[in-house]
Amino acid sequence: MRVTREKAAENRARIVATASRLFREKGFDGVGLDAIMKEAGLTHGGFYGHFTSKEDLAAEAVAHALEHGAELQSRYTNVADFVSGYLSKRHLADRANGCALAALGGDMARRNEGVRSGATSFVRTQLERLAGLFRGTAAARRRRAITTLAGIVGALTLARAVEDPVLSDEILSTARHVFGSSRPAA
Amino acid sequence: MRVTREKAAENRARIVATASRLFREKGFDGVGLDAIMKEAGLTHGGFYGHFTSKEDLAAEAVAHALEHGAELQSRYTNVADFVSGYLSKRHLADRANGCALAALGGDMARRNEGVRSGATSFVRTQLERLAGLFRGTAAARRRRAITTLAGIVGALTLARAVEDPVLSDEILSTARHVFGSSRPAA
DNA sequence: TGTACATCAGTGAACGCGCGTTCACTGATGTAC
DNA sequence: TGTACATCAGTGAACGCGCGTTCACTGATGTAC
Repeated sequence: MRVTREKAAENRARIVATASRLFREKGFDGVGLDAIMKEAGLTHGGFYGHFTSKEDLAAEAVAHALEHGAELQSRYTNVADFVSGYLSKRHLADRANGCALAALGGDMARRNEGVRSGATSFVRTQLERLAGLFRGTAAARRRRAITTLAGIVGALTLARAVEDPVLSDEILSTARHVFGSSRPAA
Repeated sequence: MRVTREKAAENRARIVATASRLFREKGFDGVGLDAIMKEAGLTHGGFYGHFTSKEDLAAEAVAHALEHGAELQSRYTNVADFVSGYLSKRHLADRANGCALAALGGDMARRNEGVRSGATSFVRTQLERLAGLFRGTAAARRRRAITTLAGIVGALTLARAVEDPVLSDEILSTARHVFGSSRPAA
């Protein structure tokens, strides 16, 4: 069943997008190629026509998720809105379509170079963009960007790890106020 | 080869401690029972005499790691020292013996009730202890405790995910200054 | 533009390995007398 | 305190399943004439 080159490219893109979602939802080791290909509407045998290994796909999937995140962030023109969106109940619940750093952060450190270099450039981009939303000297803005990113990633991670929804909410709303405020963090 | 009841209890404790380290280092799915039992000096067949499943062990291992972390934190009498220790190069590199929230944080949200309830009570304990190190009204101290914990967990996660040691260092030292300062975060 | 053939995206079955789990067995410990 | 037996912590092999990877095959696409 050969397929149009265009169609094949679409299939490949769909595999990456699907993997990106499933990895964030269930973790790298929580989904098999079987499940990914099935969800992408293909059979798993065709996988190696597009990628050399699962790890290869992981790198592309992370890059995809991070690009999406960077694109989302670039829409915000002030910190409060960005932080509110990031620390929203919606983001808390929707791991599959949310920030890859929060969903896979701990795991990324254990992955291969492909995944990690994607994460590195994403963090860099986010920090630069975030810094642009603050006022003050370049150094001060950079500092605030770093603490804000760390703060919201950490808050979301904690809020998700905790099983008590009340505590979860408290963490999110507190972080939302503090990290989203225009008052400097230090 | 039956063994003293005392020895058996020691063995069990050693399995938990070993698993706790290996899970943090390689992730829950990154180590097999085989490797854990071997490192604990036993054969893997004996595992089910002590635990009902790998997931059961995971819950105990996380609890163990978190207790250790809480104990460590309780030694500090001021925030700056605690934050400095948490965001040290040593902690960055030594995932196996470090904070379980940073090492397994993202994964915990996907685990069973045993693991998650351990994480929940740990977060609660840490927040209460941290709050005790700040000044001001109860609400203000609570707020600072939350943002500080989120900030340092996030900073360590980012610093570990990133592959460039310079960026990694920048994140750690910035977060060390800001979250460890006695100036309120907002 | 139509025909003939080569290409190759996707299929579906199979392979092999790792890993969680089970089990019959061993021999030292614990206990009853 | 000593002996006989029951218990049971740990052993090592085996099972079975999931999953990453491979491969022969199919049939539609792309290309050469």
